[in-house]
Order: sequence, then structure tokens, then C-alpha cells
Amino acid sequence: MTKARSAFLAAAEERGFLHQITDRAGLDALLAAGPVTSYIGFDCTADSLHVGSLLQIMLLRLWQKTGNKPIVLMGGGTTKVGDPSGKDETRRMLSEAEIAANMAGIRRVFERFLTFGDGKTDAVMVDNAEWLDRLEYIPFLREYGRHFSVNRMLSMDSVKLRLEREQPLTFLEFNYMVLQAYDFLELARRYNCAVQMGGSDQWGNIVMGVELGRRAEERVLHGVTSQLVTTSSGAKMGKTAQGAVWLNADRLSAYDYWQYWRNTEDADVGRFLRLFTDLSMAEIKRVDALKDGEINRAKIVLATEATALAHGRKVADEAAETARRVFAEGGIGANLPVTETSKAELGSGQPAIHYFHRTGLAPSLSEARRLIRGGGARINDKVVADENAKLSLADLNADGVIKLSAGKKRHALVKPV
RNA sequence: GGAGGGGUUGCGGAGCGGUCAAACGCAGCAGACUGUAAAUCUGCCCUCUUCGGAGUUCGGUGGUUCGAAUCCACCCCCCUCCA
Repeated sequence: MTKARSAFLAAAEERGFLHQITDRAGLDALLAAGPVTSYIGFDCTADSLHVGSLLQIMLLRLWQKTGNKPIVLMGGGTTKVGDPSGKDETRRMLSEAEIAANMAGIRRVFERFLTFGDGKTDAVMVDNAEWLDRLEYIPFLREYGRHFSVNRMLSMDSVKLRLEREQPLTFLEFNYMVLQAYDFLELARRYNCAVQMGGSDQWGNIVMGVELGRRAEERVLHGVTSQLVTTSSGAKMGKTAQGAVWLNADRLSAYDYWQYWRNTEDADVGRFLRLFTDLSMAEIKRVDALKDGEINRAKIVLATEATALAHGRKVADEAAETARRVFAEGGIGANLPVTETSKAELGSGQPAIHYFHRTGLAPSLSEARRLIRGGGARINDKVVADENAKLSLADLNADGVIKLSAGKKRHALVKPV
């Protein structure tokens, strides 16, 4: 493969973003000639995005940074249908109000990663409900339905896998790819959008759009998919025991976000630095050269850089400092979650398990007991031996708080007010 | 509409009248070893518990039985084939 001439392709390929491109040479030539508009669609199934979508976000960011215009397409319309790709189960139907609320939350996430505005390379956010909600069934079928082959659609992975696994697929969902293809055409008309990007599971849907553009209006459209990012152990990214790794602070604190990246497996550090930070390749090579125990320094760089993108530099530095104090000095960092209680309650000598439960370190009282039995619970860094141990005012440390720990990594403070 | 198969604890998947809070695998949590890594080993993994137990689970509702995830009836949902 020859080296790309365009800044975007050169950078995206060097950093390992890309999986498939419909017409690499054609796209490269287009990009080299001037700013190009591309889009990625996001469904509004939750009020934030998580790390699973981060690669797509970074791809748009890179697109903008290399002098092009990104469109964030909110799936206000398609969310009402539900994408069957990669899922065995039909999605729950969301109400319009839920979708609107989710969209507002997602918008805030993007404001961190992209520059929005009216300029030539400023990002814009568009909602496909604008046109999908108004489609008329018969005219739509006559005008666009004829360009879609059911034979072809049945061979698409998203559909085929459901059928093979004997999982239900409703007609509603079957239409998803048609609508996504139509989105592409609509964006091409409205914004002269020439490229659709997406995760590798979107390949089929993207190609449908490219083909629709050609068949319906002889437009030349391009499709690009990103690598599927899994950890070296094969797990999908973005899931932890506590749930998804969300990108907004209401859902997941900056400190926990920082910790997520800090705990990256050795084998993933270099790859993640390239994908999820803005560091230059030279810088990344330098950091990635660290080996063995030293690699922890690279993980700290990764965590801080990734957190800075999602939550801001200042917050990222604070998270790093908190972690340093908690782990290196065994102390208490400012960013640990605090659960408030009253002096009176604390003085009454409630069992420690209550506090482990209340702080969220244990999902139930039974779990808290198990944690203590297993030797994983600590109060002020001292292992709790007795599962009926009680907490009292005497446990307050010099800072006037009690530090509870579940395992080495999860800590919380109890503070009387 | 007809015939057949199926719905079990996060997932996969055993169980098919008592010994079932339900094998096993995966995921997860904790401990050991480490580097806040991976791998490995150990323990835990429905809820509550005064640690003796207690209470709710096997699509739903009734029933048979001393006793039902297991048998019966009806209902709901899914799959396959036929129409």
C-alpha cells in the first residue's frame, strides 16, 4: 500500500484507525484536493456515550484536525427503529422524550472533542429525524425502495447472523439499513457530505449508502470503517464491572475514567496512545519504548492524556495526583468519592457493612460480608477481620474522614457532616 | 390457522417429582504472586441473617402431590416446517 498523500489518511493509517475503505485511492485524491465533509452516525440510546464509541469520536476529531469538516449525525429518527447490527435482541423502544434527552447529553460529550460552529471545517450536529420523520411510505418505496435488493440485504451480516442464530428480527429493524443508507444520501444533498465513517460492524450499512448514492443520483460517495478495538485479552472495550465507561462526568467521575485508562493491559498501551490521545507519533514512540515496570509511566501518560480530552486538562491532572497519593503513598486523594453521614449516626456504631454498602463499594450487605470474609475490605487501610465490625467516631482519621477500601483499587470516604 | 421444538440464576448451558438456591463453562469480585498489567492458583458469586438459619427464584396463572424447575391444564412469548 502506497503512503497516502492526504493528511487525514496518512495520519489515520499511521495511528492504526482504519479497517476498510471503499475506494482508498479515490478518497485520498479527494482529500488531497481540499476540505471534505464526512459523518458518523450515533444512536441516541443513552444520555451519554461510552468508551465503545470513543474511537469514532477520535476519528471525527482527527478528520477535523486534518482540515476537514465533520458532521455528527444524531440518530433521532433511526433510534426509533433500532440497529440490529451486532445484537441478538431487539432494542427496547424509546419514547421521543427519552430520545431528545439522550441527544442533549450526547451533544455535551461532543463539545469536548470537536469544535462546532459555522466555519469551513467547524463541526455540525444534525438529527436525522429532520428528514426521516417526514418520509412518506409509498413515495419513499417507489423512489428509493427499488434500489435495494432484498437478496443483498439478507446476505448482510447484521441480518444473516440473526437469521442463522435463529434470533428474531423484526421488519422494523430490517429497515434500519435502508434508512441509514438514505441518511447518507440526504447528508450528501444537504451538506455535500461525501464520506461516511463508522465502526467495522457498520460496513454493510455504509456500503448500502454508497450504492444508493450511485444508483439514485450517480453520486460518488466513500465509506471508511475503523478497526474494532478490543483489549489484548479479547474483551470489548468500555465495559467494567460497574458498567460502561462513560465519557461524561455525571455518569463516571473523571477519577474513575482516569483509572480505567491507568489499568490498561501492557500490550495495549502503545495502540491506545495512538488511538485515544493527541500525542505526536514521535512522543508516542518515546513513551511506548518503556518496558516492564517502567511501562506504568506510559500508562499514566495515557490515562492523563485521554482524561484531558474528555474532561479537561486540569481535571486530568487532579485525577493523576489523586491516584499518586492513593497508590504511591497509601493516602487519601481529593477525588475519592465521599459519602456523607451524620456525627450522630457514626457515633451510634453502625456495622461497617452498612457503610460499604452505602458507599457503593459493595452492591448488597451480603456482598459486603463476603468482601470482609475474603479479606478484601479495609478501613483506613487496615484489613477488616470481623464481618460484624462496627464503625465509630474513633475511626475518623486526622482529616476527619474514614477511608474504606474494597480491594486495592476501589476506595471511598465516609465523612460526618 | 396447522404440526413440531423451546422459554432455567448476567451470558451460554445441565437438570426433568424429594439429596436443587439448581452441575459445568464464560463473565465478574476478592485473596496470593506482581508493576494499580497479563498469566496462574485459591475463595466467592439471589437477598437478608443474631451465622443456627430465614425468605424469594427456574415465561405467567391455576392444579395434582406430604413435596414441583421437574407432572397436568390454560395463557403469553420465541424458533422451524406447512398453509
